[in-house]
Amino acid sequence: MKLLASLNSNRSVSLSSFSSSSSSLVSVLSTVLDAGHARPASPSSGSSGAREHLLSLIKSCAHESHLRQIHARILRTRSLEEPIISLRFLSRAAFSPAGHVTYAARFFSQIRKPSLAEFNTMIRAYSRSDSPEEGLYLYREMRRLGERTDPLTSSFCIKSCTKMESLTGGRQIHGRIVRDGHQSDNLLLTALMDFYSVCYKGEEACAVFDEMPERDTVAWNVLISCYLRNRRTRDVLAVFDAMIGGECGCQPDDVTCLHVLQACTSLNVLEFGGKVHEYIEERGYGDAVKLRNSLITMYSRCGSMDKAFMVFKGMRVKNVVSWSALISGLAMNGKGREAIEAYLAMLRANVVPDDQTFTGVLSACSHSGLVDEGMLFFEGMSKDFKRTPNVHHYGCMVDLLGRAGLLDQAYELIMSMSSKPDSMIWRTLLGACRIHRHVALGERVLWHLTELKAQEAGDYVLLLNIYSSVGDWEKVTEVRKFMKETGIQTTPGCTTITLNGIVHEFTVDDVLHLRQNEIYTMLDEIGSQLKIAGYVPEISSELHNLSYEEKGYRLSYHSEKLAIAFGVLATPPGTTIRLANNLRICVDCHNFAKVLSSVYDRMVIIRDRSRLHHFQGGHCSCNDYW
DNA sequence: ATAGGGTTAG
Repeated sequence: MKLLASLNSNRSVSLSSFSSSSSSLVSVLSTVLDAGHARPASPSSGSSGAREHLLSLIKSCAHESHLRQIHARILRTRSLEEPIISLRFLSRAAFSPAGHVTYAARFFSQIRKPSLAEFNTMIRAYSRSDSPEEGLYLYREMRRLGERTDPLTSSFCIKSCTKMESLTGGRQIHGRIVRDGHQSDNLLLTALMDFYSVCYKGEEACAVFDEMPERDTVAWNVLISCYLRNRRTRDVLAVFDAMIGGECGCQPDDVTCLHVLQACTSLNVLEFGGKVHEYIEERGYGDAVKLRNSLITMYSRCGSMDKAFMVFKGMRVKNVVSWSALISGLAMNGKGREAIEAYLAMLRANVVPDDQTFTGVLSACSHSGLVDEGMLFFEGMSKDFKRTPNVHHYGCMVDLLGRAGLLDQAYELIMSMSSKPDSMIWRTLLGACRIHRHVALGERVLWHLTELKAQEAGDYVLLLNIYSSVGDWEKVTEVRKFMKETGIQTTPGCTTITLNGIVHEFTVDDVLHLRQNEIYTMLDEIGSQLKIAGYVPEISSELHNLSYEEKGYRLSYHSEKLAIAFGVLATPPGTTIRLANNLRICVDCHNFAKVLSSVYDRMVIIRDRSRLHHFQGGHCSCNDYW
């Protein structure tokens, strides 16, 4: 950190570049500036005119070459000690579209005695750059020099810590804030909250929130984003209700809506999402592209593709995100052909696809079994669009090839990846091995997962499923024994169903719900009804068979079944049952929902990790994969 | 004195 040490004047750098890069705006303004500066009469007005010109010159510059030219101009015509000029320059340098932090730093180092404002601007620039730690160094330098700091200085430092996810650094700044007596500054506390939230310290974030003297919309927004990040999605809906109910002393704004829509998406609550949509229209946020895009995602991921499309159609300006949201929405809903149509329409509209567009297109192909098309797009993305495939793209391709039974090809693709394959990719292939009962490859994949030290209970269950599907019961017992001995923890499956804005959460063999007796009675009844209709429980593939043995339950239920039973119980006949599940729905629950949809004449929509399952009249939208 | 702060779509 030698920013303050040097007081050099490297004018030559700036001057030499002046002639080489030409910019009409800059040269015109420079001419005016020189003329104004040179005018002998009334020096005060002339110089203030020149100053205005210089300021507007700074304001209009976006490229580093412009900055250099202006830098030279500043050095030639005025002193660096005129703070407004240097401040504006610093801000511009740091926040121009290109974000020239290094340039700002060089300029900063030439200021002999930076003011508090100049320090702050420089720290702010660092906090948003790729080297936020430099901001903290500068802050320490300030304290070493005995410079005064204000809440702004701290808030930029907090921002740096947030970006670095440095818990200890942030805690230190927090301590300083308290010592400096700045703990009643609302904006500073909001930044601090966000910091704790990003570091997954939800409780500490909430503690800061509780201590805030007053809370504005942004503070509530940060609380909501904290809930989202820390898996308290259900509380997000409650906060939104409280806000529109006037209990928070402030109204939701566009950012609130973005957050709440995200919550609706992950909980699969179409109804609440619609409510947010209405609110958006009421508040006149109709033209906000981010909100529209978020609505497209919410509607499509809640299984309401027609509404998603209506929002899309109604947009005056559509960007890549809008198109990608539509494409991956169609993909999730099993409408692969239409997703490809949308992609082609996007190209016709001269919108350039990016990485996430390709993820959507490729997942559309894999969800709909369009092998040739998928291969074509995969090759095309590097050839025609110069994009290197990332892990997501490879993941889609492995899924596509694997489901189609081209297991060896999928394996080769993984081995050909330039980057190291992650556990997700191997897991995808393992899933395909289960579908196609490929024992040898399944074992090899599990070996790769063990290599990565990333094997989870679910992986062993998949392997177990492969063995049981070929009738190798010895191996099944062996794997079970291994799992039991090593005490591998299973990720608890969790299903939510939301009724009237209240989120009901179920886990395997849940005994926590108020209406548990009713639910279990209902499950028994549903079970016997479905049996008549030809439903056969597929216990061999079930993870909960373990708990069946261990806990001695007569029957063990996945959270999906519990939530479905509750849905049948708590909603009038004919109502669509919407669930969200954190894992991947199993074959048995899938069959269960399928038969139930026809016997009880209910539409059931389940969203799991990767896709949306529409069950209706005994069929599922992704029927062919089970 | 001058400028400057927190949350944000696929």
